[in-house]
Amino acid sequence: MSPSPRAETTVGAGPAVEAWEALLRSQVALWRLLEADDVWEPITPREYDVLHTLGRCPDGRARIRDLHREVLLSQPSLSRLVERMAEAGLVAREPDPADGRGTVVVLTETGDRLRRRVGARHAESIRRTVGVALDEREQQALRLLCDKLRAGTRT
Amino acid sequence: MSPSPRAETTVGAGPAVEAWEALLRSQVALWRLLEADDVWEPITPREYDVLHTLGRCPDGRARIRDLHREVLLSQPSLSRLVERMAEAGLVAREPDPADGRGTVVVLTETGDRLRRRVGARHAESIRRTVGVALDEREQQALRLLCDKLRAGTRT
DNA sequence: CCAAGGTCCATGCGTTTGCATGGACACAGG
DNA sequence: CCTGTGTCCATGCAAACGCATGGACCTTGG
Repeated sequence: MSPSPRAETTVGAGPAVEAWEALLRSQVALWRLLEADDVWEPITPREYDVLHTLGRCPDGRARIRDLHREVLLSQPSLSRLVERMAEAGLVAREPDPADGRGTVVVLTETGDRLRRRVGARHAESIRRTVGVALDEREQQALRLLCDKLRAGTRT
Repeated sequence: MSPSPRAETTVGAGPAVEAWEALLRSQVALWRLLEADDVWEPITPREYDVLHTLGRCPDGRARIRDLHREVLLSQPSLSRLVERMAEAGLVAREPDPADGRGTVVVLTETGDRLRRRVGARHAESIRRTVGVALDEREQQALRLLCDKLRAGTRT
């Protein structure tokens, strides 16, 4: 509303803020493209995220608590998402023998096949999209910086 | 479910996929910290996103269509979010004199004050979080890479 | 061994989201 | 001018979300 003094917080916010904002906006922009790409077919991106995360766990199994750390979703929402995926046969739920409170989510054969199929298409989609914007050296630099950022914030 | 051949799609997916995955995961991790930080007080992060985006527009006004490009939200959801924010007095909605279909969203005095107040706290939160993980040179490098990535994908 | 406190998951509930759609307007080509 | 096509925003509706909470189970200290 004021004619010009809007610049204060946006211009001189410092390199940390600018870095975060660039990170956020590039992630959002890229995500929209990847999400809109026709590679998900029988599942949603969020379901694939769960499958993908499970795929990186030993034996394709993980506690809900551990999935919750990776997937951007509240614990109740994740709980119900897993429930739906179990009904669809993508995962199975079994009690944790080592901890009576825990629920272990297991990738089924069907779920693993789907993970591979969608994963391959999705990866190709990523290569197309990221590949035109950054060369291989820049991709690696970006990866290093993001990994360092994530490691440094996990205090 | 297979004992070991799970590595295929995760290991050798290529630098582009690894870069995107690192970007995604660092963004999610950081976002959780920033979202959990007690700086939002009277509004939600998504509402702040709208205020912030409006703040960077000339005269603090923008079409819903333009907001939609920046904010990660479907058009109907954004439409209703703006509606709620208008009821709360943070923005005002008026028809676009230049385009009968359009709705212009205007930052009110109240909304702009709130934007500044939350923005300052949020920026401080970002500096704390990002600052401990990356030094200033790395922050700038990250910003450049992300900007280039976003520019390159906007084809 | 027991009590107190913490962790983990599931469920009730109100809110918000996305999809599909519709109405109003803009913008060409004939 | 006017008709067809495309754009922009709002709304009905079902699905999904987050918050608050509860019950079951671990864990620690006395």
